[in-house]
Amino acid sequence: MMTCFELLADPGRRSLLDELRKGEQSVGTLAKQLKVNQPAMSKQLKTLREAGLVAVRIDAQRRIYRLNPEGLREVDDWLAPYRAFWEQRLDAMERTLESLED
Amino acid sequence: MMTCFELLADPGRRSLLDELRKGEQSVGTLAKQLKVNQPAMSKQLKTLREAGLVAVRIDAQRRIYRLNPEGLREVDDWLAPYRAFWEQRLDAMERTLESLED
DNA sequence: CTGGAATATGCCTGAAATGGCATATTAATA
DNA sequence: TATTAATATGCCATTTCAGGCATATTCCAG
Repeated sequence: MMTCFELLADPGRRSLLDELRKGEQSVGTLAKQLKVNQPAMSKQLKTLREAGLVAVRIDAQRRIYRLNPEGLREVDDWLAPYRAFWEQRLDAMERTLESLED
Repeated sequence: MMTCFELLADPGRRSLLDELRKGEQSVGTLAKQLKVNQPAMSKQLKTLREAGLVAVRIDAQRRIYRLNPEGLREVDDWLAPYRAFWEQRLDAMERTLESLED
């Protein structure tokens, strides 16, 4: 199973997740929207499903996929300390501006 | 050149970035800390350098690498809408708790 | 200017992942 | 039950990448 970091490495999978943010959709709809053939779409969905980033619901022959973004928290958590770096630099900039005002 | 998303796919590179959060370090120090051989470390640093995630400073024969986390903003930005999903669920949970208090 | 330390680079190999295509599976419908 | 729609899976070819090793490069010290 791929880690969520590896999953995000592929632009196609990122687009797929972005598309699913609009709401749950069938495999066919997704394939059409993202202009990839059906088997490729099924494979992308499978990798995301195995990692728990998407979930499925069955509707007759259709599989309706929906976003399950909880798994992305791992990425967000990893990123957190770096966010502190940016804010640190922002603070530094603010201090600079303040000193200029004096 | 790799995208920042692809760069984060490799656990070794993530560890390297994490290590650099402690402060700037030479190639040799980094290799020792992360228990990888020197050529491998130089390669990892090169890929990160090409993407602008780290920067170098020359000190005699040594190359001192430091973190340049600005490039990670792209990941953070992409992640932002998903963060909204989590908060949404948090809000829902809070509403549930409030209704329980009534 | 010679030797050694620190780092980078080139080459090769093995592993893994993507894309395309054919085909299997599952479910509805006539 | 035969047919068709929707989806999944298996296989093959191609590519890409990390790892390991040898070696080139750069710089200081003596």
